Amino acid sequence: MNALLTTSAEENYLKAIFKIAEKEPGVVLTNALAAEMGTSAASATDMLKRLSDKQLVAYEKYRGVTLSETGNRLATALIRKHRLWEVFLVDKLGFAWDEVHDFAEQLEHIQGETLTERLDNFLGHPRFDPHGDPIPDAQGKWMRRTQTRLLTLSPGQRGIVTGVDDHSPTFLQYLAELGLSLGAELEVLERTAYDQSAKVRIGERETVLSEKVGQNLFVRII
Amino acid sequence: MNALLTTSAEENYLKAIFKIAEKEPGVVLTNALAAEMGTSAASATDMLKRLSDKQLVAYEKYRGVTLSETGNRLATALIRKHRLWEVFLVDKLGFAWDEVHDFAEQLEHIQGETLTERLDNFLGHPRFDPHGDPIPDAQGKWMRRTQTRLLTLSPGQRGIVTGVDDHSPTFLQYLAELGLSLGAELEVLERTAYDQSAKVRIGERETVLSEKVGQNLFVRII
DNA sequence: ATTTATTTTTAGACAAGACTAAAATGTTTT
DNA sequence: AAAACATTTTAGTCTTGTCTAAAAATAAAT
Ligand SMILES: [Mn+2]
Ligand SMILES: [Mn+2]
Ligand SMILES: [Mn+2]
Ligand SMILES: [Mn+2]
Repeated sequence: MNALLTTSAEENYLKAIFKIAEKEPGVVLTNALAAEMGTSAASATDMLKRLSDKQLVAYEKYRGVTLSETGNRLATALIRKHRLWEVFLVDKLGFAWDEVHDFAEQLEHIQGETLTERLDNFLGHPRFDPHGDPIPDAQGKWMRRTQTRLLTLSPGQRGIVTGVDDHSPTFLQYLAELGLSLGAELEVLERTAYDQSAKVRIGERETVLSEKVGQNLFVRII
Repeated sequence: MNALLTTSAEENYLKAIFKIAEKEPGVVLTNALAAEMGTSAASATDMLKRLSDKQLVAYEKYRGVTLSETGNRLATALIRKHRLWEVFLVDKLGFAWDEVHDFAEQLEHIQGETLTERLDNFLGHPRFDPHGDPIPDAQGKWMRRTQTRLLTLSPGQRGIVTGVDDHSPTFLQYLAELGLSLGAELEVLERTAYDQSAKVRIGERETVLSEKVGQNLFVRII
């Protein structure tokens, strides 16, 4: 169909816009974009003009930006590639879930439709990445799913770990040490009203998890 | 140890210098480098200055260039990565040997020592890529091997296909159609003095191969 | 040993992507 | 409604990597 040449930088910005709009639906502001990208607001403005020229975003000065249909398609494809590569790194190469993001950040920019689809096939068409995030299919369709923050569980309720909201290596490593990988089961035993910390049972072990952990850990209630 | 930041462009030039010097040992001239890279001589000169500043090459104006110890190490590591990824693409993703070069050209630039070594491990430490080219080990050591061009075989001699000198998709596809993949056995039945073409037997089939094919196909005599 | 031809380098331009500092616009407060 | 504050854009600069055209150096030919 059309070639649609995009640079890695453009792709990263598109993905950043997508991610911000995912959390906070609506228009994305320049400062938020610059913060997400770790660049200056001036650089973000420069890029927004470029993306607007290429019709990848709808951008109005001082008002903010949204992805165009094409921009959304590209961002989705990029996320698909990122997450498929993460699955590869964990499932096939044996990396831990806290080690793969930076590699995937590079691998997501490898060009070639057929590569992505063959990789997807090789991996058995996974629908979630190692952090529990959904992988859109080749048509860009997303899998919808009900997740609850651990924080909302009351004593007596049990859940299966389905994802994280904080992807930082330190958090991921901490969870791994606690035995809280994807699919792990846990039960809330007590909740302290004062600081929202919770005593939980993970297998045989009992631990106290802070509000911060409760906020950043997603479970499916069982 | 040391970080040694290099861009993809620098890496590609280093690899090009390595490849030219591999065929034609000695100093590499600017025009040859530009031709290999598909750029102008002016661009090659610019890059040579940059590589020289970074101590990756020994460069003397108008005289030519050679890789430094560090430059050689980087070029070798790049070739290692390129060929490991090619093995991955063929062995794991099921691509044909004529389809993988462009992908590997991108994948070779993915940064991260551990990734390369885990990939190598996942692939079972292959010593040759899908085209029969040797893969240097993690220390940069090359496997030496005796190969003969099919052209030098006399009638009655048999050989096993071990590699190609021409890596173009058209040649690789042609070989595949003939059943001449790596490891295939063939026997030279006749050779025409006039044009050096050869009648060969491949399994049950008999075919005539031109001098050009004889020149570009490597075998191990058995 | 000049002239001629080839190779290589320099000079000047350009695009992408980043920066800082200053100007402009938008939003809140008083 | 002004003033103060926050956000965003513009202006000017830098680096990388490319180009073309012109100048300089080297090599070949007469
Ligand atoms: Mn990730
Ligand atoms: Mn990226
Ligand atoms: Mn390359
Ligand atoms: Mn190869």
